[in-house]
Amino acid sequence: MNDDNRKTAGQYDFAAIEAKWQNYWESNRTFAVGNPGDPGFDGTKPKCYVLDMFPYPSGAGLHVGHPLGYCATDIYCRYQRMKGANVLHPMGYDAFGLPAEQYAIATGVHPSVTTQSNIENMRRQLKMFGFCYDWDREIQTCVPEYYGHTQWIFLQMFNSWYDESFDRTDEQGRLTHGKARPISELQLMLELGQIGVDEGCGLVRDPGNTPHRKWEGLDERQRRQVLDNQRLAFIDEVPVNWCPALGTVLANEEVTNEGRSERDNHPVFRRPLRQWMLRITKYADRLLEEVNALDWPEPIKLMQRNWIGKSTGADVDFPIVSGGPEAPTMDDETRRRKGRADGGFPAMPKEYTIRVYTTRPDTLFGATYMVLAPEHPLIEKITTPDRRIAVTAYVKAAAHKSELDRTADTKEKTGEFTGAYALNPVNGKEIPIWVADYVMMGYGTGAIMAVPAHDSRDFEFAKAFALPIVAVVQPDEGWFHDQIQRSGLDTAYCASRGKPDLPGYVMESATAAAGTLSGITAQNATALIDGDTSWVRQVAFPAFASDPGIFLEAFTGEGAAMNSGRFDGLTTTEFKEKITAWLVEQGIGRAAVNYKLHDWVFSRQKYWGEPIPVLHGEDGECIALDESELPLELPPMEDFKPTPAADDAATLPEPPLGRAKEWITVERNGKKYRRDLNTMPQWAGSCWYYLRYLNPKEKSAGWGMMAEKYWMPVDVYVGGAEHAVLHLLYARFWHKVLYDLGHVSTSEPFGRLINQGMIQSFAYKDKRGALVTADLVEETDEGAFRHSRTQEPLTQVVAKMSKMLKNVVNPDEIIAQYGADTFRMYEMFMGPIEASKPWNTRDVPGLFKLLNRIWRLVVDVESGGLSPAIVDAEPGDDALRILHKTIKKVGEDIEAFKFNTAIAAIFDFVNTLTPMKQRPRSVIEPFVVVISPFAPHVAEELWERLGHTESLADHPWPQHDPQLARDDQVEVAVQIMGKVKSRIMLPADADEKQLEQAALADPRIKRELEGKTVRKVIAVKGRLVNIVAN
RNA sequence: GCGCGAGUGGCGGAAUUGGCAGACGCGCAGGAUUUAGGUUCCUGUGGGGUAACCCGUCCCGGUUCGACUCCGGGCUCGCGCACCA
Repeated sequence: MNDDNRKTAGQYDFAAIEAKWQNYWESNRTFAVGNPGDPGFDGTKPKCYVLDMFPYPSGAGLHVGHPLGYCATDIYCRYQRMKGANVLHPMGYDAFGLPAEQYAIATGVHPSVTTQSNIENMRRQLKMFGFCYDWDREIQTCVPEYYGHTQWIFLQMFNSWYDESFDRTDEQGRLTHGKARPISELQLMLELGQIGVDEGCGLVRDPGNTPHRKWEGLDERQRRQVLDNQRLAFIDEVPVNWCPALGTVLANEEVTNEGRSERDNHPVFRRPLRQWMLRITKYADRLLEEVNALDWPEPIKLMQRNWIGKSTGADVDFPIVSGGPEAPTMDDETRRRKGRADGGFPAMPKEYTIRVYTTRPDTLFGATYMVLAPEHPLIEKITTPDRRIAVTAYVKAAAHKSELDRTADTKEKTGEFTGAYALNPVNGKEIPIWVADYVMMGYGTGAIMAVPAHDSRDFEFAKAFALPIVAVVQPDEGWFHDQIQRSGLDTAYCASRGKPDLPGYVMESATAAAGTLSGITAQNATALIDGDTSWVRQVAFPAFASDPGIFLEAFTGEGAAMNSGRFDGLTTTEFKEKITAWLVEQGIGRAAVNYKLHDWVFSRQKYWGEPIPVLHGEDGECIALDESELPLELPPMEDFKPTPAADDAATLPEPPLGRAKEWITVERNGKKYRRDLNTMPQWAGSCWYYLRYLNPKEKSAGWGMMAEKYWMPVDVYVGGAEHAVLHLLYARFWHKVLYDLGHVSTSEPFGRLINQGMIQSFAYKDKRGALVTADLVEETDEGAFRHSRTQEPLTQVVAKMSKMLKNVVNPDEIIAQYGADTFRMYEMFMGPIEASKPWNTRDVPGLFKLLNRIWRLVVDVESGGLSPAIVDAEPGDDALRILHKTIKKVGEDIEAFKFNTAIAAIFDFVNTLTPMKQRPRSVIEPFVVVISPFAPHVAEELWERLGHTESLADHPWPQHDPQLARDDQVEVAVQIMGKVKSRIMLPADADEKQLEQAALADPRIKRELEGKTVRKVIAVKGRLVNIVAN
């Protein structure tokens, strides 16, 4: 704290200094940077584009977590500038979003008004930190000048299709499959007959060899359907989170684990609705492949891979042979089979066929039943009359649960038998078809073949419903050991099968598989059950082969095939290959790839977002607005409420835009059209904002090619890990589309990615473990904590900052008390940037003290003039060495984003210089330059007081002399048997031999070695000597 | 349940990636300056022991001349995904 009762002329007056230099930077436009082609722009300098994830302008303003990343990039940018780079470092606001709309519904204040005042507050806060943003490039996503271009990108997608057979090789020689192309090119190829059309209005890529329909033969409507089916932005009916009370669909992350809305806890239903979709799945492979080469934290890359969730396996068709009045007979099946072998695997499953996706086609012989997801369309058709009531009730109940509800893993497996049977295509066995909610409609085909012996979910289900379990993969011996020793056997299962005598049943099962001559006895079965693994080979193996259900877990690993006819003995990999080839040959299966990633549901029934720039005709025609009609502005409205609806899944969404009557209706070429009533999700604006910064004021385009070529890709991108998947995946997807269409020159937008950790806060727990709000905690003299009312002792723990715990720290207050430079230094000194760590206001004065000490190194506090210790004399060796060490360490640490240790080095310098009577100018000046990225205001002020007139912002970073940056004498530890016994001073460049000699000559070591024989000496240059002796 | 990350003094954290554990800061203790408090400056500060020494990086085991670091097993906390066939 500044000392009020002894204010002197030369005090470190941070408030005045910070105001002065922020003013200076702003009026001199110090940090404005041009683009190639602009007057005065030096395009020969290296470029450095440093990007912060822009904030949502919330009413609460910045909290202390935001500036963590911003301080880091600010330091990095200032350093890069000093190293001679053109630095692009912009800031803006992700300004569309639900909170402003909810506030508008509650108060009637238009979202744009709230948003603008929030932005003003946030800008004020950002400016008080003294960040080196180029404020001329500030953007916000919610103004037409911005979102018009967001709409333009949407139209690019609407007017494109994905040509999967377009191969190309990039500059690095990598082959990429597939490319987005203008839909007009598809139309041309269709007209020319290079591409045909199948019955489902899909494309036929080799019309020469495949039966197909011709473009000329299609009517207007069909042609439209063919093209609409291919667009990257398209309308489809998909299951979404529909919240009738809020009148909108919700993103998965807006739905709680209880299947209710995050906001206000309304019920949410999974139901199919017609929605705008973006075809991100077409990019799944490229997004997956290209993540590998990115300079991103490995966990983030892994999260992206998991989210995409690629798996390989096979699609297999199971014919239905009984169930429902029109179910095929076995005779039909024989004919069908023949037709299949001749005609091949159809693109879409035929009637009365269940298509499944499996990653383990090698377990087909173990498929003993099938399961359909409750939403599966075949259920209605195949359920037999006697099962209908139960099945219908089950399906209905499942529809009322959210997906998350259904997937709660504590839950027992449930399901119903449909009464129908399918034929296992590999062994001709009839297997029952069940419906169960452990199968999801949203993944694969919504139907599975169940292999209970080798899939844990099927295993549980089969045990619960007494379905047969057939082993087809031989586990390794280790698995049996593990099962027997760790888990034991399933007594309950055996009892439920009428075999309460466990050893007896094990013996019986084993004998059934191994034969009567194998000598399996009740004694060795009992020994095995008791954990004696010597009986694994003789008893456990055959028992498993006969009934895997006696174990508590399914064997899901790989191994040799068994019970699989002519495939027996093959390894899993070989089996997969052979069976897939056989399935293809027979026309009943094919190799297949699946992704967890779904196409992106892109519409929201909300007001405060980008309107979707298309028009709907009465006959289902959907036409894009012309580029010249953009931006399509939001209509002015006063009431933003969704139409109130009952908590009823059957109600349809009525977006607020539906009430903007004049806006909705459009006439074009004498035909009446209706505007789209949806808006885009909040992600849209942030998918390309890094491009808008390049030419933020350009009207005719979102960005310019010259600037794009120079600045892109982003060199360093810093933000919270909460955007690890969605934002970064969506932005990469948009970027790749733009790349395919030739609008950007790189296939990836972001280079090095750094995730800042969360700033947490301390919280206090009482004996019962209940959290106590921070205002009720006091510290005792011993540094312990207690409840201020009850005096009960409390323990300090780390928790999230929350209003509830009253432990939120406001940056405005800290800056008012200590200044921005102290705040910046403190946040950077707290720990590694990626780590989450607790804010501790008690530590802040330490950094304030540091700045005061630096201040006094230069300024005489009494007079306000330069300190008399500042001299023009030659520096001594100590001063010179600490200076060059500091320059080296700080520079390296900034490049590695290790600001905490950089500041530790600054402390070291100050600790060394403080006691010196003389502080040579040639040491102090470079030091002031070195601290300037961290504490720019103080640095500029000191620099000026040292007699300079130019801002430090453009001052070159000092060079360090490698000779001076290291000590010439070093302390070397001497160990005997790994324990330090002595330390000796040696020249830093002493070699191993010299180290050894010096160590053995040391008197203390000599004494220790008396009576011992030296066996070996290990010497490490500049570090230690270890003597092995006994 | 699966995956990822972390666990080091009273607290935040450091350790050139296998080489002196605890840099730097906070806090605490002592001293100097001061009428006093504060500020500033200096000294000390992992634990035990009078000491020589011993013990210490979540726990158990291993590899190594040498392990916070590598390997095997376990515990705790945080994050992500969550019946993905």
